[in-house]
Amino acid sequence: MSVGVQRLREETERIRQGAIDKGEDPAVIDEALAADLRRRTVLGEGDTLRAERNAVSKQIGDAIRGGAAPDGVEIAKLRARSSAVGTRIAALEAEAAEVEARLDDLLLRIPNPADPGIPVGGEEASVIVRTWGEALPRATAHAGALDGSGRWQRRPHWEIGEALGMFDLAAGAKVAGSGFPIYRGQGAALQRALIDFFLALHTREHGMTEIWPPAMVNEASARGTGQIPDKEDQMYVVARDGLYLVPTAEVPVTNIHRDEIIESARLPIRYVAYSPCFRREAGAAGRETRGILRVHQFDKVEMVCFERPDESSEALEWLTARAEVALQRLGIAYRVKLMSTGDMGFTQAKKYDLEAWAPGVEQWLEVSSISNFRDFQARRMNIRWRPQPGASPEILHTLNGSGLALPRTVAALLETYQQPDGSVLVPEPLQGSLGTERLTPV
RNA sequence: GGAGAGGUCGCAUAGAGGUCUAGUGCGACGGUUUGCUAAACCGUUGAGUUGGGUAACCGGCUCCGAGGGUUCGAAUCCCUCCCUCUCCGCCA
Repeated sequence: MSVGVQRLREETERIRQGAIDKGEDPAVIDEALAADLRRRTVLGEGDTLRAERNAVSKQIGDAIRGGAAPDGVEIAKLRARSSAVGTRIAALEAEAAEVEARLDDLLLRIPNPADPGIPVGGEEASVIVRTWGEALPRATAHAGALDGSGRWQRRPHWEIGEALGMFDLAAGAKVAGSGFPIYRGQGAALQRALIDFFLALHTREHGMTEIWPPAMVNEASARGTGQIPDKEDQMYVVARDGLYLVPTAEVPVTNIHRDEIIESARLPIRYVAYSPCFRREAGAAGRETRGILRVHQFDKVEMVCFERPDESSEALEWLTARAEVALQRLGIAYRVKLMSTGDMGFTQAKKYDLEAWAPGVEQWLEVSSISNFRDFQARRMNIRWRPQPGASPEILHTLNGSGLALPRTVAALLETYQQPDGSVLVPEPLQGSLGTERLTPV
């Protein structure tokens, strides 16, 4: 992920302000500009010398073909000259490599500026742009309450899951480790039903192409989406084979088109992919990690879009609405949060979070994050499109969004649909694959 | 995992140290001819980077899977790695 060096030259002040708004140090911008200047100087000198060497080598070839003795005096003089130029070329190439590496490193540390109009500030500056559904209270009046109080207290999802025999966290810890949940019985079936529902929704109704990606990627792919070097500690590594377990389907799916030029007629390309997601979550143990809300392995259906630059803003709204449809069909109340400059992260230009209401714990749980990267990610992966047949290729825009992540959706679903008698009603879209309208304690 | 073959301009193929500024065919695009279609003929045909110019445009350099090496000069020779195909072994 990086801003382009050309854009850095042309829009220096906007990029500088963007870095400041995101709370990053703008000093790297001036360093990068200096490195770029040096780089161009060195490249220019090197090119001139290479042109000279090419000319001399050509003279040698012409002379030999013209009958000159290959080991004669004339040829020897030309060889000596070319050789001397070669030495200077080697020195310039070494410097060019050094300065380009430095420039690349600096560019990587310049954040993607947020779109105009994004609220500036930290977490507190993010704004709720809309809410859908009724955020149920934890306690409601209920004549048949089990404790005879006349009030019914909704339970947190881990209690519901335990009563229904859906999770077996202890067994998961034994088999793999803490944070690797085992889903059992109705819990396992619910996972499968949700994955199928999301995929069917996004393919059949939203026209996306389904992808079933690898669960591991090579280093180039991990670099392409910026997991390396930005989030290297977040990934599980299979060092022996040089592979990384995917932290999200975004990584394998976006890399599908790495180093490609896509004809305009093929755009937009919109994929939806299920994958397991593996995250080390180093240092996250403790707060808010109870149950299945933050785990090392979870399941997610991810949407990935490749768009024409002039259509990506609209695509972000569309993509957000597609994720919202999933929650609406499940009847889960949620709110949409527009992330502020300081809240959205290094790589995004604009980002919405979808937060589902979980009445048992009385929390809004982040179940989806939908982002427009504009050309930031695509430049790193060298994904281009051709605006007109025969025209020069340009970097396209990428977006992605969860549609949705399972664990927190399950939590919100269980807490929303729990009944005073301990059972859980099944939302209509899942009834078919679960084969029941109600989950009952086991 | 073992043995062999191979990776060249969208596709197919030539290329074996200087004549490769990578040829040819197909495709695509433009044009001529044409009642329509087809065909024929002519022409064009990649990417990156950098310099000049307001610009259309013009020039330099780099790129023949990737990275090193030999050489005045590498698609071509040498080394390492990656990928694809065939056969064998193993296996859900």
